[in-house]
Amino acid sequence: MRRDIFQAIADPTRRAIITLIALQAMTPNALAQNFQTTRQAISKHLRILTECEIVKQEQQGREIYYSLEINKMKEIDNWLEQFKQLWESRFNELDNILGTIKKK
Amino acid sequence: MRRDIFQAIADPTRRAIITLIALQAMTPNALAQNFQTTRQAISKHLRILTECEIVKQEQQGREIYYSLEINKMKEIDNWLEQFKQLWESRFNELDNILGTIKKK
DNA sequence: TATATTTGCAACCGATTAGTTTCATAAATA
DNA sequence: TATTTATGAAACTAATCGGTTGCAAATATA
Repeated sequence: MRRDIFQAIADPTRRAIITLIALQAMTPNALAQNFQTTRQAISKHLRILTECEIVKQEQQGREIYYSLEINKMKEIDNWLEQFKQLWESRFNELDNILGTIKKK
Repeated sequence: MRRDIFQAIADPTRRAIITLIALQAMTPNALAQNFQTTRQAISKHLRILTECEIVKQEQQGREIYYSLEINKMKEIDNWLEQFKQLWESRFNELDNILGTIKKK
């Protein structure tokens, strides 16, 4: 299917899942209770997140706990790096100041 | 169409467009020369990026120069903020150390 | 052992996606 | 004025997406 992390976080439900399991590992059942979809739909999202290695599983009896592979999230930050210089530059701040003056 | 920035950057061609125009404003024609698709396809991507306000246009005669709305990129960084504490924490560093030991 | 619970997977469906080809409009140029 | 150039929009297509229902496998519990 050739999925990458950018495609993974494109879906709002998957972003919500990521946020939830960032705090604590959760089972598909527990996750599904936070959404208005079927458990199977959440399961599908988890499969995609697993394929992208954003998520890791830990079996415990018949339950499977999913948790965030935090290092994977850095990849997004790495891509953003190229733009940070631009938005943190003094030129950009100057733009903002000029924009504010224009509005007045 | 209700598109957001996460959907916008999900497509690799759009990410490449964003990177290209981050350095300098470019016309659709000039942009298309960097890809193996038609100019019209690039035009469609530019429309999506415009709808998401990631891109701004400046008409110059019959040419239209597209450039990056850098502040919009911050929105991605804002979302990432919630995970930065996790990957920068000492607990995480400890995880890495333990992981390294395990491998040996 | 029989039953209930937790889960993943396959098959299907309607909507969306990224691409193409074709065409119309506007501006520059001969 | 006629032609070329730059662009966006419309119509179409194959592939993918997010969701559903139904089912099978594995584990826990009665």
